[in-house]
Formats: sequence, structure tokens, C-alpha cells
Amino acid sequence: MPEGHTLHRLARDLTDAFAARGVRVSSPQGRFADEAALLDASTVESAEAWGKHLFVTFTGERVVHVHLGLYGSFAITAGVESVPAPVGQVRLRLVAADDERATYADLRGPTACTLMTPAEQGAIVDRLGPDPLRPDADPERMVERVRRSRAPIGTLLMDQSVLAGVGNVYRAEVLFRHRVHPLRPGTAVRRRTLEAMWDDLVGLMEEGVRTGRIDTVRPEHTPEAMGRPPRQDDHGGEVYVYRRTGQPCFVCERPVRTDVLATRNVFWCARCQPAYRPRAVQ
DNA sequence: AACTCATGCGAAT
DNA sequence: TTCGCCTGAGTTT
Repeated sequence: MPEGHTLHRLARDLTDAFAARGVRVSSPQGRFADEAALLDASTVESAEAWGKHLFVTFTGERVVHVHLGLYGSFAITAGVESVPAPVGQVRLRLVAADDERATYADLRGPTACTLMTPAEQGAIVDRLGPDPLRPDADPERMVERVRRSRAPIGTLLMDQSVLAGVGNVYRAEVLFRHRVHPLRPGTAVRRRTLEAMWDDLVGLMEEGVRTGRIDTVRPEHTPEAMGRPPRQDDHGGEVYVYRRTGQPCFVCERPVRTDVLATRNVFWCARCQPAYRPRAVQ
């Protein structure tokens, strides 16, 4: 499930599976049927991710824009002898086949699946903040936006126009790793803290692309190092605070706290991430 | 079997 | 601020 690392991994895998190949394009569910018919039997040029947005470019300057939302999925199955009948509501199916084997990808439950022009793609990208997974990203844009805003840092990190690709797990975890309380105003987060958080996100999210999961605990806090049972959970990775409400902090043993911020549950340790206490105004 | 909640976000109210 | 998307894992009945 999708934060930025999921989309970048998917872009890489779709490119490997389909780029420069002729593809059959269909919409078994029907909701993308007209567009699929226009694309059918053309060639995929590439797939690319910006933040949580995925763009699959076909010949003729046609771009399929996909956003998975909260529970969408785009599953690639390579090297099958025959392509099975669709299971569930498949919005978009891509199939590349030679005489022997077929590779197919099924898109289910996306928030967005639309056919657009490169110019329209550009307009979406222009609305996004820098993406830690893009080598050309400029972290200074994020730093400036945060430091000009009195909104809580926990809200700003989820704002895709401030920073693209971070979702609810990376938000909670990067704040913990840098000992920043989620409600601290952007204006009160030090520049060097924001720069360190950016660098940290680059490393964490690149690892996420490699492994397909979100792992944020440092070596000294892994299950093996601490002799604790590994997390058994739907996202699979080892984390400090995300969805650990009431359980002891791995660093200080205080129970993890939660509240709602930017319409989503946020998690933090009240000791490791002390509350912001503004100095009295003169 | 039914229900709840979730790594998200745009549209409707 | 609430709703809808309409998937899927985990929990409760």
C-alpha cells in the first residue's frame, strides 16, 4: 500500500515489464473502457512516479495518470502461460505477450485513473513539492515552505505541495527519529533539523523502494538487538511509533500516544518528542 | 458472515 | 467537515 516508495517501485517494475513492448490495454470493469480502447495495441514508453502519482506514457504523447489512494493496487504478474480472468473490479489491465509467456498488470481500486496529455501531467507535477526519491529534487523548497508556516509540522509533512511522497507512516517515523513533536509549528522547526529530516527520508524511502516495505528502526532497536518479537502487521516493516498506541517506546518505554492530525491518526512518544512550549511574548 | 479500519485525496456539503 | 472510492487484512459476532 502506497506511500511514495510504493509508486516509485511500481514505476520501475512497470518499466521493466512493459517499456518498449506492445500491450493490450483493457478495462474489465468498464470504467476506463473508452480510454483503454484508444490505447490498445500501442506501445508503452515508460512509467514514472512523482510523489504518490504514477504516470504511464504510451506512444503518441498519451499518459495514463494513476493515483492509488488509500487502498488501490497495481499488481504485476510476469511470465505466465496464460492470462487469467480478472478477479474483482479491475479498472485497467495491461498485457504484454510473446509466443511463449505473458506478463500482465491489474489496477484495482484507484482514486484516479485518467488519460491525459504530457501538459496535463506537467500541471500535476507542478503542484507537488520536492520528492525525496527524485534525484533532481530541491529540499530547499520544502524547508522554505515549512519555515514560513505556523501549521503543525505533522500537517505540513502530509501536504503534498510541501513535500511529495510522504504519507502517514513516514510522517510519524521521521518525526520520532528527529525527536520532533507533531504539533510543533513549522516556523519553530530548525532549518538544520528539516535538512536532516530530508536526508533521512531519502535514505529511508530508497530502502523502501528496494524492499517494498517501510522499516525505520535503527540497528540497536531491531527485534534481534532488543530480544523482542518482530512486528506482525499489514505493512510488514519495523517502526517506532506508527500504530503502536499504548505500547512502550523502544527508547524510553513510555506508552506511545496518538491523536488526529490532518484527518489522520498521528503517533508519537511524549518523552522522546517533547511538546512545543512557546516562549512568552515580551 | 459481518464489521472495522487503513500507507490518500478530491468532491460535495 | 463529511463523504466516497469499493480493496483487503484483521477483528468481532
